[in-house]
Amino acid sequence: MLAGMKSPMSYCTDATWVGRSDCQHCDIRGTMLFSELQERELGDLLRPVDNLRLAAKSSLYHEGEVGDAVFTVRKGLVRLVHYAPNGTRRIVRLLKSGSVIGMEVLVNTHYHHCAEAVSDTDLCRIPVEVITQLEGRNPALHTALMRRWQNSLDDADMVITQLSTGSSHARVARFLLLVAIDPHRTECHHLMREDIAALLGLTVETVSRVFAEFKRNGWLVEGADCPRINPQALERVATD
Amino acid sequence: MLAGMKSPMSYCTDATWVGRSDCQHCDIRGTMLFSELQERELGDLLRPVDNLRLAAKSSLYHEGEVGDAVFTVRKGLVRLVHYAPNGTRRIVRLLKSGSVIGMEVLVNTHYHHCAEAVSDTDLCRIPVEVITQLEGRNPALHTALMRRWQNSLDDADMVITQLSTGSSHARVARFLLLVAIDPHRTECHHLMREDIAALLGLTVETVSRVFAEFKRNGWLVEGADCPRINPQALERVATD
DNA sequence: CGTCGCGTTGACGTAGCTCAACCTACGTGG
DNA sequence: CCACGTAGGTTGAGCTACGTCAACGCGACG
Repeated sequence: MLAGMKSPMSYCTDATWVGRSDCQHCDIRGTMLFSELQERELGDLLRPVDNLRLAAKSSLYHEGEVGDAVFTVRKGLVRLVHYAPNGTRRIVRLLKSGSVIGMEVLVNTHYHHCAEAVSDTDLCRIPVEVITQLEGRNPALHTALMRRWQNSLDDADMVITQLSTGSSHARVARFLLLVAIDPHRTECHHLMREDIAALLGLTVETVSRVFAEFKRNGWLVEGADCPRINPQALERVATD
Repeated sequence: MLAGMKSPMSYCTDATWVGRSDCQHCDIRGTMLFSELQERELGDLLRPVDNLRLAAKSSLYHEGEVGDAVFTVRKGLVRLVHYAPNGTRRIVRLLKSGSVIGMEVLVNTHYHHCAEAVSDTDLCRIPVEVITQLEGRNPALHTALMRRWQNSLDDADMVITQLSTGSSHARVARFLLLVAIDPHRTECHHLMREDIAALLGLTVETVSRVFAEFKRNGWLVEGADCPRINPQALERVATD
């Protein structure tokens, strides 16, 4: 970023370092991990928090890799992937902006999945030691951490109950409703068919066919930017 | 239990109260939530921890119910169930002895699933206030709580990657290996076909047929006590 | 221009669902 | 004691939703 300021990116292959984080003026401060903390506490300890950019399809870390940092998604979309020995690829869950990734290293030594960017993604890299230090003096962080863990758990349960259950039509409909961006659920994130299939436990062809059908019915329009949906219609399909 | 000692079980319908917990001498103390705490800290604050017994098929709490306690499984097996509006029943995960149930009330007000006993189960009921009080003065509990949360998350991920993916044969094989009791994975918990189906996202008939086939192959014996399996053979089936 | 990545569509096979009959073990009430 | 109902499991026959394989389309890019 600045001349003479060396990027400390030895720890991460694909991401590019774009500076130190200014957590106090983060544009999504209200939803971030440290949102409960006071201004001055932030200023003191968040110096070693890096700001990263991860290009679509590049990976942040791999399953089984040793790690000493958690990440928060500032912008974009990240997928957690599990590759089975037989080659099966299953997306475990998607992380939207505000989500925390890799919390397992707070408890374990290694990451449990492969984290890959679906779209171009901005992240904060928070070293584990920053969290453990802050944790010692600030009880509010415990609550924040617990909340994040519960969020991940809720996401996982959603994948089980909504995205791995029922007909292909129901799953795709639920998927589209879940990856909605705005509160009215009219525009959604864009994912490749292959990713959708890996998330829903279906094949690319089946997903493609269901998408085609939804489009024929006018429930879905795939423009240049992002897919737009009719949430009411899809809600009906989702419940059967 | 003792005459004149009234059971404080107004909060729970199906479980029966069987006394206060003696956490210091708990037979599974090493694996329990408070295993990191010192003896004297336990003695002080764990008075309001109840010891419960839950008969097979009765439920501990329901989805959406407001709650103010988490539970740990001492003996037996508990299922977390999600009932979809259309009647679909999906088991989200199974809790073996040592697991913590209902941690969402540490962060939220209500439970996120229905918790039901698969077999006769012994539980400890730990009020949320006990945890929040202990948390204030004992940092070791944070670690313990995080570890439990991560355990739940790992369990959830297991359901996604192992039990909701692949052929019916692979799923059933992986299921049998996962519900093994002993380290050699030769004997497993017993579940009704209906529960297995709800956990694997299959139908009772399919599960029954796969079981029959495994038995014909000699990979599985269902005795009076608990099913016994050939882990090597099932491992082979599990990976495809 | 050819290649590559991604998506679509068709033809066909099959794994798993559905519906139905039936069986055994077990409990309950006359 | 038997008669009956019920809960859980098994098995078969047929259907269909989804997977598989293959061809093709189309834009991006070198």
